[in-house]
Amino acid sequence: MDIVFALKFIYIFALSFTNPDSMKKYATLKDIANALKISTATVSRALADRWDVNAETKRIVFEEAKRQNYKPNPIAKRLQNRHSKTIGLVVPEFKTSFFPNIISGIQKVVDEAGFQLLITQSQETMEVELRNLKLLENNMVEGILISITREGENSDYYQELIDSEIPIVFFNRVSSSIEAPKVIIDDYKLAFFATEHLIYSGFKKIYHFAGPEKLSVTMERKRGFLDAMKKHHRDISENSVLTTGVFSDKGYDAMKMLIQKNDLPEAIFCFNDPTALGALKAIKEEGLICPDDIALVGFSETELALLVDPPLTSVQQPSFEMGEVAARLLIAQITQNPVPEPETVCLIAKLNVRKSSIKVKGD
Amino acid sequence: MDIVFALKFIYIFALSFTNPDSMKKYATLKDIANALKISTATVSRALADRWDVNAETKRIVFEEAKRQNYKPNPIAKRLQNRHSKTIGLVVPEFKTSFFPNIISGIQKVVDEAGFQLLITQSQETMEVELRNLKLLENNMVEGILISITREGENSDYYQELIDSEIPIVFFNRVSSSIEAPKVIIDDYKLAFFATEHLIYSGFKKIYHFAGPEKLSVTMERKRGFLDAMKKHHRDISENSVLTTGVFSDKGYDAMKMLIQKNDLPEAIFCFNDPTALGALKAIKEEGLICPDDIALVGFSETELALLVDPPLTSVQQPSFEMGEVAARLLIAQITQNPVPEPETVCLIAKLNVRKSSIKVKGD
DNA sequence: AAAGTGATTGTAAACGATTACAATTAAGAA
DNA sequence: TTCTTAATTGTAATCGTTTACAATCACTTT
Repeated sequence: MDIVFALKFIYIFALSFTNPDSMKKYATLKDIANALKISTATVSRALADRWDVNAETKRIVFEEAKRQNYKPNPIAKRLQNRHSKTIGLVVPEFKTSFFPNIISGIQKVVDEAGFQLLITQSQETMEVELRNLKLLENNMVEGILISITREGENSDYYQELIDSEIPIVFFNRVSSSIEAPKVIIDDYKLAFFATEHLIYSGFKKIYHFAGPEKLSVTMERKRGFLDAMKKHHRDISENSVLTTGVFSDKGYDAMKMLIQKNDLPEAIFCFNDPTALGALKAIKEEGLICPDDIALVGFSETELALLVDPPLTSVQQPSFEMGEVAARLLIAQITQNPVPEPETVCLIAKLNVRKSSIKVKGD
Repeated sequence: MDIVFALKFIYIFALSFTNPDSMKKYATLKDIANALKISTATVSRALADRWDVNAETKRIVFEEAKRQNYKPNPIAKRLQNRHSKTIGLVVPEFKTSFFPNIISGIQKVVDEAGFQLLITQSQETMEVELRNLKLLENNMVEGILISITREGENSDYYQELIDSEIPIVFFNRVSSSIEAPKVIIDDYKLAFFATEHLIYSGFKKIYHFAGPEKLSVTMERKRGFLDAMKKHHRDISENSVLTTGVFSDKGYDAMKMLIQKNDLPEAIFCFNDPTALGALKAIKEEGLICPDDIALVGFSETELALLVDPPLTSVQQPSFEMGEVAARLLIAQITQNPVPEPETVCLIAKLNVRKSSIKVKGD
């Protein structure tokens, strides 16, 4: 085996003997042209199968191209026609199935439009998000899809990108200060619904586990919660809203703390499924029962909601569709002339009521 | 609002009035050179901050570059120095946290090495996997990290890539026929352990929910299961092994079927966590109790294992580390000369025993 | 005074592909 | 025979950057 390799090596070496350093990985147009003693222009035209080249020439060019295993160099192509046919994606994370579902939707539209997709994750930090944006810019993406990690800090850079004609479409977590196409659901309304559902179910003391600060979705959901509470004249104490963030351990910690302080609500409307599941875990560990002792509602339903016990009430977002719509809007920004006005698309979401928020019996 | 948009539009239009067609997105070296009436070579050297250019010249070049908001064109750069500094990643899916964790590990190493990462998902189908590979090749990645969707069908293409000097490193789900670096855990051994754990716990009738066919991990885990059963002289009936695949609904269906056929094992060793959780859901729905009626063991632990009730016994893989190691191996293949011999790294995994597989009392 | 040195800059050829334009040829029209 | 015309191919510029090599100039050095 080794000897075969060695022989092969010597062979290659001998072939490229004139200049061992320039051992080429790829055959180029020039290689084909040289082999056939014609110009690169003709080769290029032949491979593009254009009308103005002789059929016989085409044949031998294709043959030689195949023989040399020629593959066009996409970098050179891009430099020539000055577009990368690539769009970039920035998501905060993909540890739950929420963003992956969106990505599937994006992927579909992007594929159909003949574009390619560069995926990055910012791990819920601004620094990584910024690095990702620059990475995408360096790869000459023609547009960017983003769900931001926090409102504010990087907005100048979003604007800079837009100004340098790299369109951006925001989805799910949008930047309120930037004028650009956005795809969202009505977080306010659904938070309101979710809260009202708890109220109508007869739960008295209701808390809210809020998401990361400086995030539009956090604020909208909190606002929806508060307005629903106000509408039904519920007390809103200082403890009614706890900021917990996005990960399950935070929901767990918050719940543990409430239990320890013996400040138990009858129901909690959580920012998302992971925090709700974290809270659920704490509830069980402490020997309490959901929904009998504490009812839970999540948000941005993932498939876990159904697997868990009790099944979790949650707001189901049309995540696949959200990806599709966002991608379509971006591609419109890139390809249409004149550039369409930025519009904000609000998709329809719904509350799926399950056992975790159903009151066992009236009191 | 609409009027504001319209006005803004007219404004932009007016600005670009002089020559709407040649509206350049980027300033180039030439632009700077022309503005300062010097050659592009000097500008290039100045911006690269090289020793052989006058300090004052550097100063004015930097100034002009800033004024024109110059950003080097990475495409041209790549064409020039002929490497993309990009590596590609192909994973079957990222709907559970398993692959995302691996990706985080990869990301870390790749960033540190100054490379960029192109992420693709093949959605558990060979066609998409092939398309992804070609996409990556078209983007001139210098190497590919892959966890394959099924053994066999695309191996010719893997080999082709390797032959055309694009190194490949396999991780988690590897191709047995290709000679290349691989990162795995000892699936056989851990499946063996997991099964023995069930046997030692006193469960008599034990089944295995197997993964997708034609996958090394499926076969190894199955083999581990069977060997452990044989070692302890357990009956292996035709029904002992059921092929269920990777998704939770398949585990759910399989469990429902067993219940319907009244062919209930005392314990099931599942291919992965999602199938185990699917089975768990079916168990609960039918009014049975885990682990009292049926015990469960998963594999490739995700954070769900802990959130679910009862907490799920599962094999914890060092996923972050797996990503790190795989990325390091690939980067070694790309940068080291001579290319290191392909090695297979086997990482250490462990079985985390939790309530789902603990026998309540002896019988 | 002639030659050597160092600092600085420009010229031009690459990288791999595309394409406007010109050139060549052969056939048919005048 | 001369002129068009169509078919086919080649020449050379271009995309934006890098870099080997040459050129220029002002000083030293002998």
